[in-house]
Amino acid sequence: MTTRDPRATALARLAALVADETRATCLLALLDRRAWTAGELARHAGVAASTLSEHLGRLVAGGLLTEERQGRHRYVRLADARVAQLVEDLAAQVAPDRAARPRNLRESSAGSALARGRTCYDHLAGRLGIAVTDALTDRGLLVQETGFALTDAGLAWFEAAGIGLDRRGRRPLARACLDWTERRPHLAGVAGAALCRHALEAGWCVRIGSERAVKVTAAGERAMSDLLGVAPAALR
Amino acid sequence: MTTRDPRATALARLAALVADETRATCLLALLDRRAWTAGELARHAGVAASTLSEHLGRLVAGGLLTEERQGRHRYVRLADARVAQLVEDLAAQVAPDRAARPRNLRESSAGSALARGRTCYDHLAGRLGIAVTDALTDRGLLVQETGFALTDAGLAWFEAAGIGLDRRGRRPLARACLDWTERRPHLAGVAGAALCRHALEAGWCVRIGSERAVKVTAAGERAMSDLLGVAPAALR
DNA sequence: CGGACACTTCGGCGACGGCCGAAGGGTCCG
DNA sequence: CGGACCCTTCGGCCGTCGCCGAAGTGTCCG
Repeated sequence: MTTRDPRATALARLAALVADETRATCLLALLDRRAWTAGELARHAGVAASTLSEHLGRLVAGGLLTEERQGRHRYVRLADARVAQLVEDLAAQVAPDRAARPRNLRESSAGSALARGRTCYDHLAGRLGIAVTDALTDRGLLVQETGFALTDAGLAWFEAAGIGLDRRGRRPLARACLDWTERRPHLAGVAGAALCRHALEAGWCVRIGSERAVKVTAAGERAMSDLLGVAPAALR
Repeated sequence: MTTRDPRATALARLAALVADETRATCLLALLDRRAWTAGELARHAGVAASTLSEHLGRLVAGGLLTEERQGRHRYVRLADARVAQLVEDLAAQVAPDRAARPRNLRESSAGSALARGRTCYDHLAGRLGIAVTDALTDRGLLVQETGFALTDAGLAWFEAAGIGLDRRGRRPLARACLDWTERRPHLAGVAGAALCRHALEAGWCVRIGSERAVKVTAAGERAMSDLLGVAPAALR
């Protein structure tokens, strides 16, 4: 008899948190980086409030979610970018084939705003995210061929654009996140988050609806054309 | 009632494959990239052969493992580098704190060969993997500060060393893999695999025991010192 | 203060999954 | 050909987990 690898125990325990469809539904929903109330998630997942309460208890205890109680509401959100990355990675592993397939009219029109531009936890995704990532690459600010990293010119570009990059933490400056509508990597990590935050703060994009869909404004088209050479058509 | 996100179903199904301690034990063992027989895994995990047979059935059906039948043996291995990366990522997520802590004498001496150098699926890991990755970085062949990518000089270095890089597949050329003894990223991806293969073929390293531990040879010390400026002391 | 609301706890139910040993089939070897 | 070996299938057991509704706690608001 071999002694059990403690890593196996921990690995199984972590996976078990995701291995339930209701909890997986919650984790995917929480990728929008908003804080959801328990009731919202229960309605979203289609289960009773009591059921969802237990799920949240597990997810919080397992460190995947953090909670804030405000009055009679319990708000939860993904614990950190690391957890978001984990969920994204798992989702990308699992979804690699079903994308880019045209569905029926209602779904495709409902999904088109999301496909055009959205946030993926804290960075830009969808065609918008791809367009920005490609533009950075075309201009020599980002390399994708030999890995995934900002170049020196890329660092200078962020500096010149007034987008600060916090390089102290352990989080990687640039990281590839696989887009599940476009099936291609887009910029995540510190730089992806900073760019997304700047785009929203500077009015380049605005959120539409209560979803994580975002729309590029006229000012945003100008800014991205000027700073990155992104053709406005690539954003539509 | 909301219609269930099909991604949630697939996500939960994938996670469920890892969410069992016996299966997790198998997946971690298979990270050595060897093909194990069902019986070996059963003994390793400490369960009956019949039990393990069912686990293998699930893992194969789920696409995490591939099998080859030879005579009365059933050999299984991880399906591809993508699955290996998934397991590594999950394991890294779960183990980030317990490393670098000195344990009792028997464990630390038994583990020291593994900590010194080993393979992690198809690339070098342990202190050896870190030393090589750091040396590449110090010489400007690899950037880690702004992401993780080979530089042009790095591509030339591989070329000059006669280590071919297959750039056709979708697999990234360079990718960071978090080391669970060193808690630092080391080189994985196509370049990491090519380097590891070359090191073994050229006799820079030899496998020791039946484990995934590797030892640097005298010739390997010379080669790494000449080509990368790795001080031999860093490998011990 | 009372009622509406959000969430949690509890009991109970049903399903699923992991485990084993026994039995069976395929393969190798003497 | 016979026996050893490796694996798989099957039946049965048991524990865990997801689910619900009912009841309880705490909060907000009129």
